[in-house]
Amino acid sequence: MAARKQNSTYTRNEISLSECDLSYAINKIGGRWKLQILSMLNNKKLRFTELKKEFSFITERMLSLQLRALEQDGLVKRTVYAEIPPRVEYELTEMALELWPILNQLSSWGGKQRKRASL
Amino acid sequence: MAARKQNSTYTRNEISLSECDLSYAINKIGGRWKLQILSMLNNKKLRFTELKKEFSFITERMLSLQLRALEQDGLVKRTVYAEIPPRVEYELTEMALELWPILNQLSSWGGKQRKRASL
DNA sequence: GCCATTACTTACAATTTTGTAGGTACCATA
DNA sequence: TATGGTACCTACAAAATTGTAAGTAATGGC
Repeated sequence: MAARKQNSTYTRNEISLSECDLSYAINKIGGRWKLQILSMLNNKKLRFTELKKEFSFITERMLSLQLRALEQDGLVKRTVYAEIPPRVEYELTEMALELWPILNQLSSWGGKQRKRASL
Repeated sequence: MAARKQNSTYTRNEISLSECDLSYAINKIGGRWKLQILSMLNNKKLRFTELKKEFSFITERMLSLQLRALEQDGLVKRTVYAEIPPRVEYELTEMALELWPILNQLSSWGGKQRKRASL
């Protein structure tokens, strides 16, 4: 999130994120791996290393960045246990749980279209 | 969509798009300006220039690219009239119309979270 | 012939996103 | 003293996305 040229369309896009509830929502879940991470955390807490194992194809850096973004967006809760070696657990928030019924609908829409497309 | 290194995580991401209905759906609507364009086309046909006027902040190039993507994804129908100067009209497809109820829910989820966030 | 209009496309440059490789801190155990 | 485990972070590089400016084709009107 570095400084950015004023009035670039990147900035304009951010403005629309702050003005449009829909863009705002899509932005929260539209990241590269966010949905997969959210899916993985559905129903269970997981530690960083456990997530890393599940997503062997995501780099640590990206996993970390995406988790941080999800945390900032209030979709994931991060709990740090003051132990050595460290232990950190990730779990979904209320907000993320409320999202699931909608995502399920979106998913079945996607499935329907996917079938159509493959004909 | 140029050639790409095999087995990069970009490729992996594309694989997940082809395997997960939800990612597939989000991918179709998650582009930079796609939702705004879809919103604008809700209830009416519009010509390229009309869209351009509405989105004075999107460059012609991006508008063109996004429309093309939406067309390929089957969300927008493009009709060309063989006239001079040319006339091209864009409108939503059935598939896009089916999406609206879901997007409305997502939108109100977004609105709710946005309020929470601003407290 | 020259200009205007429409709906684009193209080459090139800037910006953002993602990947790679290495490093950090802490303490327990060998 | 050296090694291992956890949960990261950092600098630098590659790749993808977006922006900028200019150009194209066809034809009607001046």
